Amino acid sequence: MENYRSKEIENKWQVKWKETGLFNVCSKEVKDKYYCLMMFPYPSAALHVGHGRNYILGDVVARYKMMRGFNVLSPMGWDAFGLPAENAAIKNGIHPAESTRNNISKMKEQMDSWGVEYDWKREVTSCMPDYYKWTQWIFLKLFEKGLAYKKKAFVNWCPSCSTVLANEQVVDGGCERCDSEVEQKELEQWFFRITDYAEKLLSDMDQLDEWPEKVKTMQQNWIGRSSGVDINFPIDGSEKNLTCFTTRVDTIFGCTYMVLSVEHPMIEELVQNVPERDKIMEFVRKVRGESKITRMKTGEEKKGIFTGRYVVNSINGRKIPLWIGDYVLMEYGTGAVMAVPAHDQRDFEFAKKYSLPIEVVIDDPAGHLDAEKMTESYEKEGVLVNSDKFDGTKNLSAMESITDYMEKNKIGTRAIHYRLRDWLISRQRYWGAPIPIICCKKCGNVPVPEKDLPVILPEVVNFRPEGESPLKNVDSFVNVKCPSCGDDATREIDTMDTFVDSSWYFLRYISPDKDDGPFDKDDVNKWLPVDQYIGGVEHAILHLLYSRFITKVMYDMGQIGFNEPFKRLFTQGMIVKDGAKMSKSKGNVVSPDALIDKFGADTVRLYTLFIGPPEKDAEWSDRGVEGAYRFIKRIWNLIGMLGSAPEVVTDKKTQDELLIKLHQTIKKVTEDIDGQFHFNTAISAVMELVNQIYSGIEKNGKCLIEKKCLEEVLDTISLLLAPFVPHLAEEMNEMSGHKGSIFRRQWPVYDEKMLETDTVTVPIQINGKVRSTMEMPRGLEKGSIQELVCSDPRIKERLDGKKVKKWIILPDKLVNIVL
RNA sequence: GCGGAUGUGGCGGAAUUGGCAGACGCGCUGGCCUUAGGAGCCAGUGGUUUUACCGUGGGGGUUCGAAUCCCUUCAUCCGCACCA
Repeated sequence: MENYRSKEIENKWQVKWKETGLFNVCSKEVKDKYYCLMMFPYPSAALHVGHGRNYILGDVVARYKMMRGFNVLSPMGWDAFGLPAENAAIKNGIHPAESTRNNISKMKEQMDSWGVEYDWKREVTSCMPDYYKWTQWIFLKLFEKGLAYKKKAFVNWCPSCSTVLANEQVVDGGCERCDSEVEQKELEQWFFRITDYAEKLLSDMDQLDEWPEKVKTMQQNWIGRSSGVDINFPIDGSEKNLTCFTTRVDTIFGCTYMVLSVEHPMIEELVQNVPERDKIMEFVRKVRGESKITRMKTGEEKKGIFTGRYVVNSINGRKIPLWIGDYVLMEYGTGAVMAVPAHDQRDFEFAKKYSLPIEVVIDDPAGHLDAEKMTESYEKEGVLVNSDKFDGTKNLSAMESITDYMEKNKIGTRAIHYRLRDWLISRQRYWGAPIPIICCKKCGNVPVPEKDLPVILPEVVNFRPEGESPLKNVDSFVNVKCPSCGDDATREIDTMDTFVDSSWYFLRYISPDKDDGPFDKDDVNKWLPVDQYIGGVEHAILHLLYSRFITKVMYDMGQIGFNEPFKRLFTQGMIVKDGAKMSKSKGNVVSPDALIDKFGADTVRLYTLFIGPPEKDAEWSDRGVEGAYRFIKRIWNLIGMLGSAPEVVTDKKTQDELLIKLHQTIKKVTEDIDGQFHFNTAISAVMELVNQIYSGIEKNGKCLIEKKCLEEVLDTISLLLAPFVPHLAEEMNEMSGHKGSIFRRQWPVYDEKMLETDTVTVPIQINGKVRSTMEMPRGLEKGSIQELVCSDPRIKERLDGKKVKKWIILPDKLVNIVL
């Protein structure tokens, strides 16, 4: 028997899998289909073992499902547009297309070296015209439905990336990519009307019962639905109204002033004849110019200014002052809030600072509230006071009656507002899919006709960003005729957010070569939704929300027959080193290449899976890898023992026990994989089995187990480990005389009858503490058990002269004697 | 502030329908084999004042019995954050 040579074995099988097309599936064969999908990566130069975890997990699932008889689709592609390639290009002069191509081939090599296989015939690359043609097509479809629109708005601007960002891409007021402080800029930009789908995105989450709660909660919070009332406040000395949204209509009688956001569109009109006008506009301009970080600093004192105008609180006819404040958000609600200082802490602080009136309208049941003496707002429940005919009602029940009253008297209407805002998809950068719009002076924004797609991204030489898209300077790109009137026109020069590219790629895998449509409808309807989606939790909001949105739009347009793209979602944890995320700058990156070279891909895979529950973060340990290597060699040496025919002295008991263990292991491994991907415990179960084999082989080479039995056990082990260590399993499979791939064999099934021994070892407790264990026949009745236990000398001794209060007997499980 | 998660040996982690805490692996100790071992095999390995007691972040409770259930508290991590 030769030593274990990982390289030879692994190269051999990696080639074979490709030659035989193990992972290739035909879209038309949908019987027992299983769509296993990993989030497609951005092509970066070198992968580390943390990235590997994602691909290995998916590969395990795909291979396991194959052995369960499923027709498994496991594709891979590249989220290939985006900033890093472009930034690198600016730095080193290599065109993004070229560096992307290079990175893709490097990554493919790495995936191959891990033994991670895909149906490469379906590879999609989002920066290729045959792909982005259909990204542009999706844009056009949204435009047709009025779901893509251009508007001037205050948007998040990253000065370092020199582009706008979606709200989802702003983290703690900074750019998610480069951390620079995000500025507010008023620009005309393209948006997707995702807010139209807020309700569906929220309510359809009840279909997602196989998604992690955490991800669903994050999406719920992001969508942020709240229901309340839009209240109209007539402006004093004007015909117009201002509308406020509130979730606390019960406090309306305590509203003593109103505050507008500095971005509120009516400000200029309101203050035009006010003497303090210049001062007010100065304040507005100043706050508008502040960055999100400055404005969002909680704990920072709120700033405001009186407009000199008043509005009327229609419920009691009272005139209240109208203010402008830096803490009111234009994007949420109506950009105007009614202030109830007695019952809202923010309003309370603002009122104190600017000496605005405070009026109590909910009294504390624990003691009368006095507005003069309050040091903070009262936000708990209570009974309404100073609220006219609603006095004496509990505040919560008053909400309904006040709302009814308002609707009846046309003061306000029930309303639902969302935190979610429309998805800003334009980017002022080069390396993305051009937005397929032509701007005509006469016709406005004209969509590029479908037959003219794709709008090819030109090979620009200078893509250094200068505040506008680099495409601006490419005359041949910009100058076109209007498709509508034929006059001279210009192309939209912005490109699309890369999250648009990734919001539909899972559809393209089904028909990657189709050139007369984005996908084959019938096939897509048969293969989707995705049965298992695997990726990092960092996409909990962005990518997963956008993909759900695009899926719903396609569904409503009749393009597809399902309204949720991913049936089951698994978010894997990060692998950290020295307690920190692996990164070049920290110098704690663990490269798989050297490890695979030394120990082999199977070892790296096994260790990666053994490191801990895959949904949790884990600390990488090079020592641990050696342990995995040792285990593989232990198995390899067992195969050697079969060949070298050790002297066999069959011991029936040892052999029976081994077979029982074998079937218990099949059960455990199957359940661990099927359920929550507990690969770590599945592997430890096989380790236990292997240990038991070793203990059945005597040191001097004599074996207590028959060769035939050993062969059977080893064959089953190769099947059980096949998803984890596919190369070794294939080799074992071939050595034992099987023809063809092990992945075309059936997953082992356990025999229910083989799971149980005839006798059981039962712990005997006295007052809940284990004092002895006894072996007894399985299924013994309580009476006999008690008798048997009393005969145990160790127990007898302890019970001597004492009175037993109670016997707790769980047959086959446990005995507890209470004294 | 709100929401969510986690807390178990020297380390990664098992055990979650309440029922032998520490499976499995790493590390460590000892032994065998060896010219040698950073190879392999075997044995041991939670702590202590070891007939026994104590032990799952801390404190209380329910129970014959709690890592697991309840209350309370602390710590760490993640998400959202002036959302009206």
